[in-house]
Amino acid sequence: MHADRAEAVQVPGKPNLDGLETKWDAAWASSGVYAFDRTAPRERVFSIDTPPPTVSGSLHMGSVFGYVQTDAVARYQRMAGKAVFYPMGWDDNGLPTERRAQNYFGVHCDPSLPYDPDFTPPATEGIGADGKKVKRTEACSRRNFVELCIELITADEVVFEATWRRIGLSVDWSLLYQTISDEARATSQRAFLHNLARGEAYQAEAPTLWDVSFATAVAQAELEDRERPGAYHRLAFHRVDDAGAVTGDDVFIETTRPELLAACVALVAHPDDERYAPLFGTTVATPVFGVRVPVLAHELAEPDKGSGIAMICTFGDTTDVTWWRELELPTRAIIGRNGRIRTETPEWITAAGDDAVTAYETLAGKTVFSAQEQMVGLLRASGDLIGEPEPISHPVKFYEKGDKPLEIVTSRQWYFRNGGRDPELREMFAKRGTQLDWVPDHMRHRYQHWVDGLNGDWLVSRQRFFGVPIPIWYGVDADGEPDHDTVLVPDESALPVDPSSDTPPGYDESQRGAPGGFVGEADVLDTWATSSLTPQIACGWGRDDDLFARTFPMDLRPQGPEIIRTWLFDTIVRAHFEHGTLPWKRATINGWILDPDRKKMSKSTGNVVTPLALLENYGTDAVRYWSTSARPGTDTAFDEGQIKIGRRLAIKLLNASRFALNSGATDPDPAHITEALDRALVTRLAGVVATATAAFDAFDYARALEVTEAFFWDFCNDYLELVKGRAYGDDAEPADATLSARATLATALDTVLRLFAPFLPFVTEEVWSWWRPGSVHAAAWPTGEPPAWPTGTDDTVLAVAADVLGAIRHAKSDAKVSMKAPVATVVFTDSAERGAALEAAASDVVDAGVVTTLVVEQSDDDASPTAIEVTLDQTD
RNA sequence: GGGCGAUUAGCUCAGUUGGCCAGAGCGCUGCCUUUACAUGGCAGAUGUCGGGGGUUCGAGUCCCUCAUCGCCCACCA
Repeated sequence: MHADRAEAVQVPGKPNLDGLETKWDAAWASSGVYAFDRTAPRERVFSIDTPPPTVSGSLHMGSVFGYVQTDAVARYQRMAGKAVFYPMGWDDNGLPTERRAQNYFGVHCDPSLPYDPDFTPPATEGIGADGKKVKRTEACSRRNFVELCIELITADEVVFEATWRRIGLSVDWSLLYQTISDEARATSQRAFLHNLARGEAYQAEAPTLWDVSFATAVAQAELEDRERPGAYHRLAFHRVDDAGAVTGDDVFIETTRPELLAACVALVAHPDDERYAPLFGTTVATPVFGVRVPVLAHELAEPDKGSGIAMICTFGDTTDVTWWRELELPTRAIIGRNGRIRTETPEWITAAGDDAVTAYETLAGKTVFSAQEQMVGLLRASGDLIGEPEPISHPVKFYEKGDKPLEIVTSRQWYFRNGGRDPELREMFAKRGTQLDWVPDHMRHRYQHWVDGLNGDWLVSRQRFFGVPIPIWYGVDADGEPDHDTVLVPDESALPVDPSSDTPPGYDESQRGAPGGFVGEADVLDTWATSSLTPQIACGWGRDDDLFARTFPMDLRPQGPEIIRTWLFDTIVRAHFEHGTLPWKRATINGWILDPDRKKMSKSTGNVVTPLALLENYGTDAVRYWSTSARPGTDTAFDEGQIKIGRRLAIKLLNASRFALNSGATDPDPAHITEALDRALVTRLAGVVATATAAFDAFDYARALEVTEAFFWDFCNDYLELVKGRAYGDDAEPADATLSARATLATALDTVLRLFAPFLPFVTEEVWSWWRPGSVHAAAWPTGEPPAWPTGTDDTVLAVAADVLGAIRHAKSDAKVSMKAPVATVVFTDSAERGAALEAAASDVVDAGVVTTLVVEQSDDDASPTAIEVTLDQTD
């Protein structure tokens, strides 16, 4: 080994993977290899709209899977010369944090309370007057509540960041953002105000899907169906003659929600349904209450469902809403926002007579469940329940985070236009979907399908507390009533604002709620209304114009398939309104992780594998290997075996590198690569580089990994064995052949480390540090193109040499002898070309196979197959 | 009911624009302590490419159809 290089090369005696994560994470943090170059012009920037994970303190397998795949792409882009803008964000705005703060501090928010700067949360448990332990919870203002939420998550986020650093993401942690930060709230409010000014945000009094336990409105995108038991109840409605008297003829309907009978506004059947055609336009009386309702026709009524005629209530389901709107029916709501039957008797019941009032009063204040029992009792008593309820199982709409079925209530809410009520706008958003590059391409159908199925605008107001406040106030009229048509807006320079504690321009706090004064909007924005602005938040829109110009529209949005309808679509909506562009060029959609039974891993099914133990046991690189083995967008079964393979690969990399470097392979100078076998190896490597590069350019990191890995194992098994002897040359005066082997080993090692760097950042960096300057992650992606490497050869020499070596091993394996066992003769019969190729590597083959005599014969016929006869030396 | 995807060795998966005997790894079997690695190495066996049609000289690959699984959507009285 050259003395001048011996100092530069420091190979540990027995390298291992332990501790590499801690060592290199700290080194990268201090050296700033992943820092974004703010001077880079837009065309050299690659910007990534990272999904901000919900801060929970724990890490899920699915997160590791998706983020690592994106990180591999980010690392490739960086090595390929891009200034990678790769921020991380924490999604700490919203319901999960709100719930945790309530439990942790024992508080709940009352937005009507004034801010108390000295507020301290109560002890969460105390001793009550009766001497028993009680859970304490105390009300506080919204601003106090938000302060407590922020206090809680700030502590959590320190731990969370440490956890995330373990998976080796090459994010620039200095760009970390929080969706509840002042900057994010200001961005969200600014965008809202712009939407308001342009008419893209509006308020409306409308039937709204309502979660009774959270007491908040929910949007179409947050719904999910759950199969629930129910029962068909067959009810008799009574026909009424022109004079208004009950005739004795009955009409039978079937319903799963008899408790809504008091909210019935009409019956409806299909216009072509001959059974009911004579009834259209007539009036019937509801059972028990005797409320007069019309019988109407509408094509949404399905003749073969139930009895073919349905009662319309305000509101039992979304079909009722459609009928109510299209048939211009009155609103007769009986369910309050608390999910109970309204206590005051409605006027249409009062108008129906004393019996109706008496009946209603037995329902008033009951929950939906008890009201149903009571109503069934009433119907049974009046003889209007026909037969017994028939149990069924049917899908019921739920808020995805809720545990009670949704009700539909009428309320004043804020909406963003999204094409759900405007065919032209819908067409525009469909077009945006076609302009986006999708990886994999078929994911575009999911977007298209969602846009096609939109049936209303985006409901963005939420009756929650920890979120971005809707930044407006309403005027209060002379009678002290809020006038929702008088909307007061803040100055943009004042953002973020909280209307419950800040005042609108031109007013002071004494005017809050006073006649002629103002009242703050109590609602907050849906978390998606803020998350849909992650490109604007991360890129510094309205805050740092220079940064924004260098990074927006972004290059990449990586995310899961389940939030195409929410995060992806909503982000496109906001960017379209605000900037008239797509928010990014391309979206990569990752697949699911399935458990071995092919079920999606999720918390609710309890089949989650926690990644932390895997990271501990096998090392981060091993887990990353498994994650990046999965094709983009492809669901993958969790397979611990694959992680073990990753660990083996990382260890192999350590050992092969150690061997190559200890053989003197430190100078990759291509001028020394003169031997045919070596040139063949380099030629093959150039092919691998080309394939891996093309794969990465198509965002197919898995293929890049696959070809690199295949090359590396062949390299270890064949090439390394073949050149072992030659590389161990005389160090004082190395022969050209020795120099050639060493230069080739160095070239291959140098290149393989770069090729693996996006996947196995820790072990590649470790090996790189033994002999190369700087960080492998700041090194250039290999090109493998002339003039750097020798050309004019193909890899036939390597292929033939590997074939012969394989045949020799085969013979030894069959004979059950050591691979060190000597071989008397090898007779190789093949074409002239392959024969010549073997001759060129003859000494290496003879050396590696311990062969005494190697004979090369030319076959008569070029088409005849290769024949390799191996005769073992029997003397010992 | 609609849309999208999947179905290849016991298991997990590759198979790029249709082209010679269909591949990898794991697992399995046998052998080898070989001075980079026993956290190893070498070798071996294993497939009606979900079923059925069709196009083609030729189909795992293209078309039709059926089945199963998964995800998403739907106005679920």
